[in-house]
Amino acid sequence: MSEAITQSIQDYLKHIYELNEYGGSASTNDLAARLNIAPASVTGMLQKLASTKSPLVIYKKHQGATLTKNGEKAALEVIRHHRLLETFLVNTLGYSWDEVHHEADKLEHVISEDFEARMAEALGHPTRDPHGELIPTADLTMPADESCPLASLRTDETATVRRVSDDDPALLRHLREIGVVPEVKIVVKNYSAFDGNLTIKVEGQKANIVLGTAVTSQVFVDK
Amino acid sequence: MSEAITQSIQDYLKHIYELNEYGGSASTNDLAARLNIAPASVTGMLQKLASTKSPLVIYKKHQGATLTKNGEKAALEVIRHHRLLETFLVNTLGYSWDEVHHEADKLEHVISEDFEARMAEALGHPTRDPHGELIPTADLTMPADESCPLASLRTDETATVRRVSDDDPALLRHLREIGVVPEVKIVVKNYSAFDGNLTIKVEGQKANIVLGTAVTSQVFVDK
DNA sequence: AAATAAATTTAGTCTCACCTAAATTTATTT
DNA sequence: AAATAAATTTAGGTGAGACTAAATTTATTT
Ligand SMILES: [Mn+2]
Ligand SMILES: [Mn+2]
Ligand SMILES: [Mn+2]
Ligand SMILES: [Mn+2]
Repeated sequence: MSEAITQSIQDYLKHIYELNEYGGSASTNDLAARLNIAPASVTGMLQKLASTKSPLVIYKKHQGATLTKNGEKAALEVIRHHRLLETFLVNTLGYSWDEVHHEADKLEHVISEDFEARMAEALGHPTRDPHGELIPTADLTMPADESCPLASLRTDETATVRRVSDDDPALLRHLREIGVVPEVKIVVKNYSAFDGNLTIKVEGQKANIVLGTAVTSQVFVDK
Repeated sequence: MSEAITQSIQDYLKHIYELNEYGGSASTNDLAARLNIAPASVTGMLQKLASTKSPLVIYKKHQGATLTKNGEKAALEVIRHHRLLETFLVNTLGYSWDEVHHEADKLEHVISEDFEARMAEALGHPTRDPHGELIPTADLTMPADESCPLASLRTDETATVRRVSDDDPALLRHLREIGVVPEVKIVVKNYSAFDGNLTIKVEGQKANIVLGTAVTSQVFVDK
């Protein structure tokens, strides 16, 4: 009778995983912000998750949270569900890429392993979701990602868009509009040291476009 | 800020609706059995559901529960989700008809109205699910059903299978095996007054088969 | 019409996952 | 090194939705 991994816990694990990808451990406040939960509540949950026989989380007071091997597997399971669902919604039900995140956020906790397998099969075992994000494999390994923020490019550099953040529908609609989507090639025409603005030429688009850091920090490219 | 219709409440409403279809009001014990919840807990929930400003349920002590107009709409919403999902899982993801009920029972509470609409569209607005059960319309009306239990037929009567109960996977596999599926024609060869057994000939099958009431009470036909 | 059985309700608890307010600890300035 | 600010934890609740045990009401027998 190992502790059940509730929907709530799945959300904690998923967000701890994503925060861990950036800097080291996930802080109470960052988690609280992402989960839309009071920091005090996060502390409570982290204490609980770290104090079972085989814990999902490693947590030391004032030092944030990290995942154990088990916790990471559970997180990758949820992330695989999420990204396969997004792909399925776009490919099979005709959703646009700005509509799928919210729906996937609910469904990811509810589908069976059978449903996951059938989706993967029907989609031809995709490796990336509609936003270019990598889909963990069926055995729960996260493929390596080499991409870097568009914001880190400078004048005359050339790159291929690999993925974009998927949680802001307005941003996604804008990116679609200007043609900044995965696999598209771009060239940086100018970098402004003041505001961090990048002027870029997007493959297949006539005019150059100027993007602020609010955009360029959310788009990831391979040089 | 009208009271939220939680997943729990949706399940209560769905089962009250289904029990109301048979006899009059849904008893505490019947609901408890269907929901796998202690009778005392059901009493508590019914009291709560019946005591809001615009209640979903009509409940009088010791007399079971009935749905209000609002309660019925909410129930039909869930049932529409359930049956569209079952159809979708079979038609689009290749599930067999004995596997879908459990999956749909979880998904029905989670999908959006947009998801519902896209499924209906993709499926060509079906009127029945894989078990032949009627799908409530988009404006939440339940079409009339004329079918009667196979158990009520007698020797020499002829009928068309319309629908079968969908909650017992073993029964569904057996029915598939013997060819008793929606739209198939059957003839009653013999009725045994003792045990209620029916001997029937199924269209397209070589040999006659004998069915007990455990089966014939779960299969519904049009004469 | 009692007696018994079955169904239902009441009363009192429990767990989960949140919350707010106050205290504490750590980090950043001056 | 204080002082201040920010992050985090502790303490004490809450509400939803379940449970068990006991009391009550209704239904069925004899
Ligand atoms: Mn997403
Ligand atoms: Mn995505
Ligand atoms: Mn079903
Ligand atoms: Mn069905």
